[in-house]
Amino acid sequence: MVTRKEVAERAGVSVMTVTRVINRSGYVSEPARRKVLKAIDELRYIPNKTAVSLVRRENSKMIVIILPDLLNLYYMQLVDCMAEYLSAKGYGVMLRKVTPKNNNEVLKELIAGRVSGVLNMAFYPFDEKLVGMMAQYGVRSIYMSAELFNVEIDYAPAIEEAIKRAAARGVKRVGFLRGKDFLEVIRIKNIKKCCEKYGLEFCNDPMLISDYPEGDSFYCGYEYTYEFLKSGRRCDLLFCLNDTMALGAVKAVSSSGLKVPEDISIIGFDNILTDLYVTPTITSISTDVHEQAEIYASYLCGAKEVMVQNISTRVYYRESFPE
Amino acid sequence: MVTRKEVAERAGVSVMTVTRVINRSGYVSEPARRKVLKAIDELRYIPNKTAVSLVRRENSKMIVIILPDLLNLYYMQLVDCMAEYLSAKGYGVMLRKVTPKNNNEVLKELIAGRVSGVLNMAFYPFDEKLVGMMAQYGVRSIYMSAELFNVEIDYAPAIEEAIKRAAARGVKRVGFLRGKDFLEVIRIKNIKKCCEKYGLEFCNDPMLISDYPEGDSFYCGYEYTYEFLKSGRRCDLLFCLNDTMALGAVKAVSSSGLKVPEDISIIGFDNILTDLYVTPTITSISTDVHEQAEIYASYLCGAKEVMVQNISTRVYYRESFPE
DNA sequence: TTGAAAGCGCTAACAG
DNA sequence: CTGTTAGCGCTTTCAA
Repeated sequence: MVTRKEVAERAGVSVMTVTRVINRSGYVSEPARRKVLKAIDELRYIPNKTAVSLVRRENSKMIVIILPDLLNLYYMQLVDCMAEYLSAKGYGVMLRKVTPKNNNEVLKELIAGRVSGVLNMAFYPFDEKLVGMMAQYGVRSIYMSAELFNVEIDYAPAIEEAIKRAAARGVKRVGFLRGKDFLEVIRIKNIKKCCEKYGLEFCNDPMLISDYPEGDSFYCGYEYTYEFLKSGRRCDLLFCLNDTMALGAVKAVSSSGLKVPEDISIIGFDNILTDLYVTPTITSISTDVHEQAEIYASYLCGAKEVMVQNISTRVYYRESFPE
Repeated sequence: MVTRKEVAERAGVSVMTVTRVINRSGYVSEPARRKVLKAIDELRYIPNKTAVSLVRRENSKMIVIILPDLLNLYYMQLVDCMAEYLSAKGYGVMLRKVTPKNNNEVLKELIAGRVSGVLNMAFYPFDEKLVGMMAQYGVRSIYMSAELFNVEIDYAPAIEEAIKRAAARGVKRVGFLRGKDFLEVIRIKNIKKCCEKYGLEFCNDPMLISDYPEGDSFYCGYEYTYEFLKSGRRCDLLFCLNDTMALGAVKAVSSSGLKVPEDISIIGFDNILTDLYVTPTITSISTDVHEQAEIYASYLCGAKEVMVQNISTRVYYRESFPE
């Protein structure tokens, strides 16, 4: 493996001169510089960043985004935006999928690899000890687990607006198709409260509790909605935990011989692009991805020291919601 | 930052003993081991993998998958499968988005980071020099650029089967909505040849050359198909470069007052999950993702030395193709 | 069983 | 302008 030393020898200078050329630091004479450049080219030398960050006691300029699910476009849209922002600041962005099982292990691995920052978009709870370790090893982090988070997405106003509007259009019963547990408890509360406020009935049926994320979103959306309707139960407006679930729900409604939005209105969360690809297009509640990405990114690459942000959302009205 | 030395001091042993405990190598007495473990726990020590791989002259056990587009579910499905396989072998998997601009730069960065392997799923051409460097620095790689690839996906048989079947159902004119250049030239040739063989007309209209990947897939699919149809041009079967493009094409067909598959049949590539989420469901040509993932993964983590694989595909018939 | 010394590829701090 | 020395956090060797 080619190292600085070999380059130095071939160029007939010392290692430091090579370093100076590579890092554009300090003075180096033009002839020396040229010899070094030539040697680098001939030897096809690429510096070892690993060694650099070791000696500089810096973490590698790498931000890792931890995801529970690579197939959810919402995450990808966010990552996409963040990548743009972060690469401009000289950071690389990488994705890492985790499961509830290897959750903590992966985090530890990332600390061991001394990355600069971690954005945890998986909602799996993880060792508080590890969180402390992140800080200790200079790994900045944003996490969104149930107990432990430093950023909160505020769905309340958007949910209220949607429900108010639905009430004005004659909606009576509201359902929420969700997963087993997790963060959505907050959303349930919001929906329930708004239903009371606007005199709607919140249909808290156990048939609307799917086994996401074990089952995949679309399957859960389809299957649970289908069974719900088949059993003769009804609601006029169905919130779905995420948009892919909403896609499944829409398909289930039409499989049941009903129509969206005439018979049932559907609202998803996250505003993924697929919402626009299908017929009817899907109404969705979500943050502004760009704004969210910028908040995350600027924190992760060290702009601000503290951070307990509240990120706002809005409703993107589309065909799955009555005019 | 806590290091082995501190752990050693606190445990009252030498650094080597700590190392032996951590790596489970060599002998260490039970009392010593317990003291070390205790110190590690109290200090919340996490070894620096960066230093380890430096001294061991090993690359970090990390496989990086380079993608042109994070929003294409096909890649994600593949990555998902690979991650499963690779993490079982002790490798981490990460994703990295590239653009035609930072293409080479990113690759260099990955070599500089001394990762174990790179799977290049971006079709952007890149420096042959860099490919040589990969080998030089022990970075295994699979690449699929136009001139330079060591794995080829064989679409020919599947394309032929679909065209044959289409011919039997009365299809006369075949189109292929594609991007500006890239690998798809092979697919064009295949389609053209099959059209000749089965007596169909290949409609090689410039209106079917979209500006993907600059424009996004869905937009290209919708817009170009719409304009094509609006201009009065017709074809009975339209291949689309990828499934998201096909989604756009389907929507454009119905916007134009036509029906899929009665008036136009649509076939995409890649068999993404979204194909099943929409109505009509999309017919698609693709590899078996699991098989492909396993081939890639087993090569990247060093199972075989050479590799010029040919990966087969099949047609997944769905509603967008006539019964 | 344990530790001391040397060195991985690189840089910071000094001297020349 | 250039080189020497020391040392980042760790492992390998060798000796105790």
